[in-house]
Amino acid sequence: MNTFTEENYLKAIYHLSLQSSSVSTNQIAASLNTKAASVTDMLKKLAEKGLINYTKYQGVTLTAAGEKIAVSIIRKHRLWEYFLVEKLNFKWDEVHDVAEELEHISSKELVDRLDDFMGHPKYDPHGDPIPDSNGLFKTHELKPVATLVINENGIISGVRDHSTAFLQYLERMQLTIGKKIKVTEINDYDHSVILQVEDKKVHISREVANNLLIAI
Amino acid sequence: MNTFTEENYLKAIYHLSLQSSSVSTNQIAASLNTKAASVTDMLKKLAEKGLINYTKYQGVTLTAAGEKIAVSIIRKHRLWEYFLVEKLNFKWDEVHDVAEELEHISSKELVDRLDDFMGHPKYDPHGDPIPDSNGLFKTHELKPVATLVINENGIISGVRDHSTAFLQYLERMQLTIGKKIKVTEINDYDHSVILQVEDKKVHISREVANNLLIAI
DNA sequence: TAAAAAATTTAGATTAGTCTAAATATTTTA
DNA sequence: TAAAATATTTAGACTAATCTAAATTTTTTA
Ligand SMILES: [Mn+2]
Ligand SMILES: [Mn+2]
Ligand SMILES: [Mn+2]
Ligand SMILES: [Mn+2]
Repeated sequence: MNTFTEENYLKAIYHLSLQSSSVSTNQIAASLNTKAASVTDMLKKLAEKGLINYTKYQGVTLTAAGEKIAVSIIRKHRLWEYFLVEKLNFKWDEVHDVAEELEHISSKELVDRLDDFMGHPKYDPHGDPIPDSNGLFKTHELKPVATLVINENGIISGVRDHSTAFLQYLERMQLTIGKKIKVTEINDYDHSVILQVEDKKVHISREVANNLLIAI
Repeated sequence: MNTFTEENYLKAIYHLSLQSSSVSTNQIAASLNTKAASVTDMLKKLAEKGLINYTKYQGVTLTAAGEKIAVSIIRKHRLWEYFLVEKLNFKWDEVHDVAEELEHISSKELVDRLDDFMGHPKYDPHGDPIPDSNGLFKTHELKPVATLVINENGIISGVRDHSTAFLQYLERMQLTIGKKIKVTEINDYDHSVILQVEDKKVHISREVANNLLIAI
């Protein structure tokens, strides 16, 4: 099929495509911690295989075939993360690196049975949607807590930053997926926000409010 | 750590070491479907890393460090096979290839938690012992059904041939791990054997009797 | 709109793993 | 115990993925 490395490139291009329609060499290099020259080489190979549309100096988009592969990798990544948290009692901040390896296990039978075993979960531990066996999933509409006004409420449904540091911080503050929150105060000076979470008040910075997402 | 390929070499050397004390270049090449020249190159690298004892033309043995890695790969292989059969409802003849990939997932935390989740199984679906988290396991004593005499009985506890064809044949004959069998007849001419298995008689060839193992 | 800056590609190396063919060592056998 | 046969290693080449440095293209800016 495709190498481990090719799969990682396709996944990176897919994620970057959600931001901008066309993806640049440097964006890919940054996201994969590699050099632009290496990216150019790989882009030629992926174009050769019909997985991306590539014109020199013009950036790339995924073809339908490339997107299908990218989505299947993402399905595996998120299902494994769900498994690790729900069945093996990992914390939500501990699963990403292991899932980066598990997502490359090739058996489709395996991932489909894993999906059955867990009852077809719709979202991974970070609130990201899990594509079904046909690659279909809702791109759910989320917005940052920072966009709420006083007295607005919502349900925590995702994060924009997946770093261990951020996830651990949220865990400590009890700002986890599914929690109902209400904005009680917004600081004019630094745009920090005070939330009502269950029976407690939690004070978060503008940065945190930007990276914490609620369902619309 | 070590590459996927290095791990496969160590595992192959480990398995071959169970037969003969020292393992030859050609034996390794055959077991990994590669060429002797490639094996020589890898042996130099593994010796350099202190994982094998290698003297030109004299074959190799694992060092303690090499054996530790080999056993940890085998632990992962067998635990994943158990998981696939017991939790995901794979058949015992369908799990080996997937486990060949899963055994290279590096997280020790993952495999230890998987072990916990499944209640620390002692044997994999083919009857092979699963090393514990410290690499310890009983090398259980098994002997081929072919060594039994008339009226001797035993419990099916392992296989010498792990091929899909053989496992499917055994499944069809209901000769699966844990079944109690008794030798009722041995054919002088072709050494085929008739077994009593539960309420049925099963006729197996000498070859099958040699590859089907019972606890001593 | 021409020069400067930034982005991207090309050229040329490097490393891991593999191969074939040739050379060398070991083992078998007569 | 010296050929012959077999096993193993070496030599030299190839592919995938990576890198640095140089060349080229695109974009920005003055
Ligand atoms: Mn993740
Ligand atoms: Mn996730
Ligand atoms: Mn196996
Ligand atoms: Mn097994």
